[in-house]
Amino acid sequence: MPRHTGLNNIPGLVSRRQYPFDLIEPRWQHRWEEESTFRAFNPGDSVPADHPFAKRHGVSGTVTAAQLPPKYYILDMFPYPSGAGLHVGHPEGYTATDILARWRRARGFHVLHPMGWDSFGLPAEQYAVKTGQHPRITTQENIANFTRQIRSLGFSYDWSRELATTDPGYFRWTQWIFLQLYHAWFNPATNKAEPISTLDYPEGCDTEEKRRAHRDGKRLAYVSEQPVWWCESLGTVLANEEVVDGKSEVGGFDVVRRPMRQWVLRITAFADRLLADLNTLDWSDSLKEMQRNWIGRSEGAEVDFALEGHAARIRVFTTRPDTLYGATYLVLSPEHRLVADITSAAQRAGVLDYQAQVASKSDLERTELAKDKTGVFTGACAINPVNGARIPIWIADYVLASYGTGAIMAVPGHDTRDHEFAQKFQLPIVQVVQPPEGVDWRGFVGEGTAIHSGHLDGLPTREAKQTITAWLEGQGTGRRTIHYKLRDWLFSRQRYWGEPFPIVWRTGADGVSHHEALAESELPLVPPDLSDYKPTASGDPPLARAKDWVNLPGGVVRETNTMPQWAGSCWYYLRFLDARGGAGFVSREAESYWMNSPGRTPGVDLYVGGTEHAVLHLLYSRFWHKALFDLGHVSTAEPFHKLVNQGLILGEDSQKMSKSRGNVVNPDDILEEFGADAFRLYEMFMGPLADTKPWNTRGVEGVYRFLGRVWRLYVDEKSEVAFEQALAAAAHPGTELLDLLILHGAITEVAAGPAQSKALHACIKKVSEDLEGLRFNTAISAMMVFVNEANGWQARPVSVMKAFLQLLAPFAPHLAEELWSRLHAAFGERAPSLSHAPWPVFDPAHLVEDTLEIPVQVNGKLRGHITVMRGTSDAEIERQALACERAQPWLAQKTVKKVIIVPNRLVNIAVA
RNA sequence: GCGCGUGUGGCGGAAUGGCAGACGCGCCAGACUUAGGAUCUGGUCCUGAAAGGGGUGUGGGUUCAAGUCCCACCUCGCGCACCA
Repeated sequence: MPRHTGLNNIPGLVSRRQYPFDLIEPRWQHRWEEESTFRAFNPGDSVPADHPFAKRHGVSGTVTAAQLPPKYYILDMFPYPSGAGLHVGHPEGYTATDILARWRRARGFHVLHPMGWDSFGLPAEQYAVKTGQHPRITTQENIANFTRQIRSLGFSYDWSRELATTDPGYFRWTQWIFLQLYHAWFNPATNKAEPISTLDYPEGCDTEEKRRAHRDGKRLAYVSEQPVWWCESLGTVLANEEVVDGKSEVGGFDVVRRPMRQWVLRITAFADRLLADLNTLDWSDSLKEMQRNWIGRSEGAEVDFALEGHAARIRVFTTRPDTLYGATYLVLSPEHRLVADITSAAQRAGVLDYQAQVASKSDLERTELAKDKTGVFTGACAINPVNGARIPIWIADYVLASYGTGAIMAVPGHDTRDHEFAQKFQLPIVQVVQPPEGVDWRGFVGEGTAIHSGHLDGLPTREAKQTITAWLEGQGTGRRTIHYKLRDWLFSRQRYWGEPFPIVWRTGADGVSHHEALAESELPLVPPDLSDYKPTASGDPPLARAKDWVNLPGGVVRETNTMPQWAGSCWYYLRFLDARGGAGFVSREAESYWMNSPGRTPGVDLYVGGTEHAVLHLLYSRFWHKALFDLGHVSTAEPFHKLVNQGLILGEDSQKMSKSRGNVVNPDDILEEFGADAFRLYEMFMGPLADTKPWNTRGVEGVYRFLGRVWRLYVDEKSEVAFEQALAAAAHPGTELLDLLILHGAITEVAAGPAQSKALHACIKKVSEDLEGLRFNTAISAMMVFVNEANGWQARPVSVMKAFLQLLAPFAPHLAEELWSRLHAAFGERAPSLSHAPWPVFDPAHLVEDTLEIPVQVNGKLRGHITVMRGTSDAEIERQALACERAQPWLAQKTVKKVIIVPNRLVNIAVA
């Protein structure tokens, strides 16, 4: 793609810029930094008397929560600082939140708008494996580059709260939170996490070893030997959420199921609350739905089937206990532990063969070949508890070992999968639900009326479920159950560049090794430096190479796994509240002010980021937050009240941007040529924030020209020529050249005329409303309309011109600040800080028109217009409409049936 | 397959049930200019000489009035995907 570099490409010619953004933007960025313009103050902080916040709100010195204006916490999903640098997709959300942060400040809110770095992660580690360079160095370099790029966009972050998850001062508290989870258990009676000390021990726990085993089995952070996703290429295990279509989400490498000893967090204990509390959040329906799907709550019953000739019973899970009479066979997953016991001698060979077949299939194959059902008969039979029917037991891979009980009762009459299977293997299909009139019962899976079902006959599905479940409970052969798709969170990784677990392993007197937590005073536990970052030959994590670090006196060894990248991002929004505090992960006072101010939105007011975190980060964060809430460390049940996903930005070819397609747009190039304000404006002008939309550099030129028109509205043309000549002559052009520019002569202290006030107030109204609704594109269009009109004004009242800059400021803050200060200077005033200036007040009186032009329709088609005075009676409007000359051809020879008058808007004459 | 979303000029996109296409890009014409890829002005849904007619994925419906509401279908996108 040719770069639109304009005159820059032609040797000997200096680029003619629309306006000198290259001098203006650094000037204001420097000023904001120097002044700490965007610093947010915690209760207890001292507010300098000369800070614009102090002047605006009349507070200074040490402030209390009550003295501070209403809080507004607006948060971006912090980035992983990759080596590739910023992508045009990053600044989309960041620009949106910056505009809103600046707007909230103008409206008098006390805005917290921080930025930081999610800096643990695989790329820096892979680079270390290749080059031996410590990931810390790589990470520092990348952070420096990201910082430069983000700062050059002029975002109003409070940089004093900047954090990085890789900073020991930060991950000390990530480890501390892990210890809180480790030292807690979930009490089902209270439905809350509680300190492990409240745990009761069952009878028989008479030794410390038994008590420990019981305790360790109940912790929110526990160790489990279980089949996990192992990725050979990445050299680590992955969480369920990190595996997509049988491949690693990162890199797309093969993964295999392998039993390993791992740290796991008990997120499933919170499944119900994670689900229920979604209803309290202002998130998009689709996002909530994704979380609901992932949690996958399903209500049903477990039913125990007795076996013919065996003492064991087979427990199945079903959401349709009402169809129990229609269960004509059972299916176990091929991995079910009873398969070996029940298989008859005659079927043994076939069963073993099938099991081997299934085991060799990857999960991908198993799901891709889902269409064609396979399975084999075990030779065993079960007894249907409801009617004593003898039904065969099969194994088939359409039943998953990992869900429910790993076994089902098959109801081929009313389940699509069972129906397919039964047809293929000629198993009996019976009807037990009567569908609505005219619907075939075969394969009918909806709700209906029970039939051929003994005492359930005639009951609607819902009641039949209740009745049969109660009956099963009475018989002791079943019970109401809720199952979740959500699995506990696999929390350990075989990596170097992550938080080490604050855990050691000690071998007890019984020879059994057990884990123990480090004391909080031993945090942070910093990973040792290595010369080789690869896992060991025996498959141990890289940390195992640091023998001095791992081995402690008395045969005690450190845990060598590390935490996943999600750990650091689980709670960063809390650390921002008190980023430098050393007394705790967050101070109680800061937490309660920013997250739980009386009368304010609880939690983060607005959180903006990509959909890719819909189930990972957002679910994990909510889980940690709830655990911290239960344990009394935070004061709200949910972290993020309102959440908005920005849409993807595609390349100019409407394809996903990627290096291989060569359609990646680098923000640095755009900034170089058009400046930060134009870049910001364009990203917001492209379309609705949440939509996917293609990049178009021509579009940037459009908004850039708009900013040029704004500039020329305020700056004298002749002085611009002088400025440009000086600029061309200067060896090292500096900001002092800007002094050559003078204000446009048309800007004077005259009173605004009615048309001018109308233009301004229409703009104030539209921009204000659109910002409230996050409609940045239409807000910008309203400002363009204003500028197009103001261009034609002979006199430009300074009051109007000032107010417009305030509207523009959130979007194009550098240009607005520059013109704002010039405007004040030209009239001998000291400019108050634009960043803290009160938002212009909309006055509807300016929009009222004395005369109205009203369209006249005949039978809904536009035929003409009439001009009437405001307040004209309906009768008079009707008279004039009927007399409307342009409409006469459609009214002649017709009978007027009805005249509809929409006040001030329209007249429609219905004729026949 | 299920769930959610989307469909409007050459393009990005606007339109509390009330004048479809705001604003921007592109394109056309003009002005200023040695010059224009700068700037300014005007034009730009289709058809038609005009009057007019047609037009928001398709088909139906509600309404004085439908891009907008209802029903059915189609398209594309996203998510889930044998979850019992």
